[in-house]
Amino acid sequence: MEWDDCTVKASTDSASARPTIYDVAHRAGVSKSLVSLVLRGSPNVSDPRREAVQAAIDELGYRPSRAASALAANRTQSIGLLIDDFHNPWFVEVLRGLRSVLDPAGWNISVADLQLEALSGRNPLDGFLAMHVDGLIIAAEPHAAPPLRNLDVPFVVAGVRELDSGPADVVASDEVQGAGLAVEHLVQLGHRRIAHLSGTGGSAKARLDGYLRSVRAAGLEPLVVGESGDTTEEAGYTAARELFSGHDGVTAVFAANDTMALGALAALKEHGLRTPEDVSVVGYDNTPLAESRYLDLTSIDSHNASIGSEAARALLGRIAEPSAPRRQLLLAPSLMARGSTAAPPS
Amino acid sequence: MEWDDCTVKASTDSASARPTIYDVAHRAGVSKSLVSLVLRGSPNVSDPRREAVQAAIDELGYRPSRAASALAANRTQSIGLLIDDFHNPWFVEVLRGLRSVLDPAGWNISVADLQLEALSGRNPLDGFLAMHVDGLIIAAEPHAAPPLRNLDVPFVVAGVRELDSGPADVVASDEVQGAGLAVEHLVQLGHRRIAHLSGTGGSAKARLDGYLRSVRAAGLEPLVVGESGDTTEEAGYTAARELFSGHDGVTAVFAANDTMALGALAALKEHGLRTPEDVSVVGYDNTPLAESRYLDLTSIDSHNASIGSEAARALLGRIAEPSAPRRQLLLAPSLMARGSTAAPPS
DNA sequence: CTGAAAGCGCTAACAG
DNA sequence: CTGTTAGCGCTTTCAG
Repeated sequence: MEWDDCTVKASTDSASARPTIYDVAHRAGVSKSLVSLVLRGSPNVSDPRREAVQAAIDELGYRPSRAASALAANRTQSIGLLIDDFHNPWFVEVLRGLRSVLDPAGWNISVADLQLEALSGRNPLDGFLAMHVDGLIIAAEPHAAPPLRNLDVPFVVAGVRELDSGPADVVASDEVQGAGLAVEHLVQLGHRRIAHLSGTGGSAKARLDGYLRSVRAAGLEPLVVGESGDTTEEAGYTAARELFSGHDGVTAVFAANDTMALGALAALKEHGLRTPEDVSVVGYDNTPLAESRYLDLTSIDSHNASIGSEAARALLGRIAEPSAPRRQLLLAPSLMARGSTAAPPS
Repeated sequence: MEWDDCTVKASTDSASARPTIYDVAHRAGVSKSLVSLVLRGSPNVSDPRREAVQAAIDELGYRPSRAASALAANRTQSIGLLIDDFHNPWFVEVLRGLRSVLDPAGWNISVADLQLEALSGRNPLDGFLAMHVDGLIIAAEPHAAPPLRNLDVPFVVAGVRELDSGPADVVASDEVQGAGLAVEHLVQLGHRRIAHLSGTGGSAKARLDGYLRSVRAAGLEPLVVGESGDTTEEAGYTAARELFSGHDGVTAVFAANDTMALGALAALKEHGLRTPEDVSVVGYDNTPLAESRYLDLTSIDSHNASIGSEAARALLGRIAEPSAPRRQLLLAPSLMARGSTAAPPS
């Protein structure tokens, strides 16, 4: 992609002072108020005037000052996105979804992650509150996030279901259903001994629920390991190793996420078991990891971009109507079948 | 980690209006200017006064308005970080490094990625310029970034060497040296036929240079594939497949990055070759991928956190002294030896 | 539809 | 060391 200079409008020949709304008005031969109206796309401006103003804006390379408009309007037209960890790339799609609805409306998004924020020792929302965001998207496990109870800025929780805290707008994936998809896929392939690698946290819990429900619905015996551990690769490795040391006859493993599935793959390799010939493996989240040709991991996709766009719409709605009733939206996930699953050995 | 309410200071019982510097001054029995001085940590304030002001700030839950101070001071105390792609996690360590020096000084950092920014069709720096950042860290390949030539805001290029464009402050890793470490590691293990998976882009080029230099220094014959392709997993796969279909006798592969190395692993697996017994593989970047127990990939670490902190210092320096001579800083990388490398088959 | 006037909350000279 | 005085660039009534 090529970026030409027209939009950057670097240091002009004249003095370095950035043009103000005043300069634009002067050049267009109108008053500052009119420029302000054009900027905000008011319909009450005649076409010739509008064009004159736009021309002046372009010629001057005018760029409205966010600071000034925030101060005057008492709103920043910006929202904050709080995520768990920049290393966990699920937020990228969420952000893309957010932007697809927020960008056209002229909103600014800033992102903070709990891991990095924790270094500073401040409340992770401090930065957002200092910059006076008009709204917040919380895309982190509520238990890890700061208390949201009596926050006076509109917010919506995205991606994770707020299990414990007070009522909030929530846009999330139906993870119980997603886990069901994984189990049903394995059942249809002919597996009868399907183990689940679980862990702590709201998502893991929902996925466990879905696993239990579907396994029982299929008339099978559940087998869960690692329920009280992390959801890291290491935890997946440990849990899977335990699985294949003790319980025999397991032909399929459903991991609470792709990272744990990676750990399971390591354990299988160590035990001399092949994937998918000996043991099928299913992950969750459909990360780039799963898509990788080397891993080629069957996984569940939560459609994070949709979660983002719906969350944006929900937030805009709440900002416009702070007292509207809370809404919770659950989106249906889908299965991405890949090479890590196959029929069990006969 | 527990966040208590003290810093959030949600809607107080009184009216919802946020306290201003004026309220603080009134409560502390001083003038607004004094409060402003305390805020900025001026030494010219008597201790009792300072404490009174601080107490008022705490009691009121006062939080200075960034918009107002930006407007009045004509600087935002914020810098922008431009990265290639949120999916490429190398920026996380850079950001950590940046924050380690910028946070204590009260700076705000906002991050934008070229991929997402491209969706909007705007110049990726537009958002930063609109919010009037005081400085910019460019952590993206210069050819992909918008033109920096006559940008009137101080910036430093981090992580990649600006090969083509004008003079700029640069803080980067010595990738030529890093590639040398990889090759020397393989040579010491006894490898004689060491192939390199390359690709386009400044980093890939530097790594290729380092490879060529070291291979020749060891008296070996260079063997490079994929030089004009991507640096993706798919490209690594294709290049490695070509390698093991045609050229025989290759016992070690040095990929331009970990992702390409992953592609190489897929190709090796397909050819029935084991890692490291038959073929050793070295990546670059020391991503979480490489650390993974399943992949356990020997890789080169660029010490990105140091790049971040040095870049921050460089930027602060340039902001303070815009006409200082340009400086380029190259940091030494190191080798992370793991299980994907071993002596060649005898 | 358009122009004038009054700040938003803070900083940065100054003069006390 | 402290208080006063002007704005920063924009939005928003409110009259023309």
